[in-house]
Amino acid sequence: MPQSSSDPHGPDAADVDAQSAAGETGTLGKAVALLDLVARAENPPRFTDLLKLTGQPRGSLHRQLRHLVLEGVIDLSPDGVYTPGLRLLQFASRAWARNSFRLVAEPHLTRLHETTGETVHLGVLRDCEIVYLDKIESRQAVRMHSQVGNSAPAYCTGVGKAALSCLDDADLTARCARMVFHSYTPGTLARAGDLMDDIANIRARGFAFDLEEHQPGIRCVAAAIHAPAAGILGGISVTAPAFRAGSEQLDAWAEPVCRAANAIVADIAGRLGPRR
Amino acid sequence: MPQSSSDPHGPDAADVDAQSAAGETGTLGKAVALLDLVARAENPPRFTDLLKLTGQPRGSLHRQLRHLVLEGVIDLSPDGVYTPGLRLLQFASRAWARNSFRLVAEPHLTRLHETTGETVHLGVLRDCEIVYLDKIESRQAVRMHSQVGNSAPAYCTGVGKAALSCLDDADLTARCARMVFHSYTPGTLARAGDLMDDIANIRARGFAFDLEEHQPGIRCVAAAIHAPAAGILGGISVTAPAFRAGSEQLDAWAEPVCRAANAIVADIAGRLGPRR
DNA sequence: AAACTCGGTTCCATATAATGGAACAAAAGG
DNA sequence: CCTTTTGTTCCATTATATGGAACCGAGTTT
Repeated sequence: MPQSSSDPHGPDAADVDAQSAAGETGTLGKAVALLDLVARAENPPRFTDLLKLTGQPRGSLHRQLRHLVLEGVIDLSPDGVYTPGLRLLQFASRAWARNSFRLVAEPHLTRLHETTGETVHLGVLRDCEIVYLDKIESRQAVRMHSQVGNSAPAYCTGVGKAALSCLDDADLTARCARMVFHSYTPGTLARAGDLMDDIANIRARGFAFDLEEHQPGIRCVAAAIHAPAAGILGGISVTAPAFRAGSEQLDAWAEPVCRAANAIVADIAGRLGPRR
Repeated sequence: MPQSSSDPHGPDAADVDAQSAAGETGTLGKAVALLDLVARAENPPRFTDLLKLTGQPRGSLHRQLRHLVLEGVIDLSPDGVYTPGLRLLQFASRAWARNSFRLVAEPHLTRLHETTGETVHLGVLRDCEIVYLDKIESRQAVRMHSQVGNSAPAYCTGVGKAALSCLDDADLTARCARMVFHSYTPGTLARAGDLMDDIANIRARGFAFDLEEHQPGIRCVAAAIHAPAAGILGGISVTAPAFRAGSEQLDAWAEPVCRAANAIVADIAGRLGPRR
């Protein structure tokens, strides 16, 4: 369900707005803001581009970049363009491998994949977008590495909406206010009001749909995974092309999806008690 | 060929030594050193653990961690343990998707995989270890996401040794001095002298072997990819279980591997000229 | 050629942000 | 209840980041 990073689906790259907390994080904040800028840029920026984008004085920017490059977090090509560095891959690789949420969810995802025969996703909510932590797909003819770590707006994905539905209203409205809506498809819920309505339904029935709201021809059923005591809020989904995912079929999948989600929550609770 | 992150093959987690440049990167340097510590830790550390590991005063450490957590680069579980944050996954996902080296190499990897029918790796050298950028495998029954971004010591992998062989002697010996050797298997070249000898051979014949030097039962042929003008030094390899990779077979694979490597270098050169 | 721009790098006095010791708070445990 | 361990907050001191300006090299223009 996450878009393959190659296909352009919007006017430009600004998929989701820069989400740097901007709360006082001092020097570090500027550094990661810079990294974020470099990582989000459609085509690798050079010094002057960043100069314009950040609006910082030359000296400061130059030193910051130099430090980031020295740390291997950003790479500087000999032709003067900045690209995200390899060190990030190493960090992320470890982060992924050790992520306990993913680890406990894994067997359940496999089982869910076996019972439904369709693609299964695991995602977590991060502010207003969901980050995909895992994916199980049968015929993985196409490359799929790219999917893990990919993020998509919460308001137009099944797991995103399912996760949002767990928030209390104050938090929910606060996040909605921070969202920048974009109509990826005709079905996208592109207004906060529509989203809130859908979330009311999701709360009522206990699971969420994505009816071609992010990618045309792609539908899914999703259930939230909420374990506040463990600081986990995310979800899982079963995704399929529309012709294979009629409303009856989606309804049929809802039950195993919810069952898997509940099982994962239970497992998390089980591993939280005897922690250490 | 890269170890699946779960299996313990050494006494402990300290696979490769912390490689923070430690050259003056000021505040940022400490931040990523901290991140590195958190990412490398076998089991998620808590505040006091990090206090001991870093030796920093409580106040400073606490503030640094708070900043990192605020930026989403480190997560703080409600039970007080620090884990690498999701933001890293997002960064890495973008880094991977946009990496131009990987993009130009991709078709060649696919072709090489088709001609040999075995697993193909793409890696780049980063100081003394190689980071895997891509992998093409036929029957990917087991999970493989984890492989991308994984790193392994350069001295005991095919692509690692191939890449090392491109360095001039001064640089090479400097890096050797920085390596911490560890005998993963009986075949591991665990002394700098042995490594240098092998590298001499690699230089002579133009490609490298890994004869079960990192993982028992796994062999590979590798060729370097060196494009100094583009700042790229890495390699590709064909990997197979030992019973399928006799010395004749490895020799036979060497030619297509080298051809693919050369083709990639040519492609890189092609895209470097008309840059912008 | 000299004069000009443009992209990038270096320098240095100043102000700001990180430092770290110590006090404070809150659990664990004896 | 008192002690120990673990985590958080405060604040004067100091080191560090800042940013304006000068500098450099390479292309362009006159």
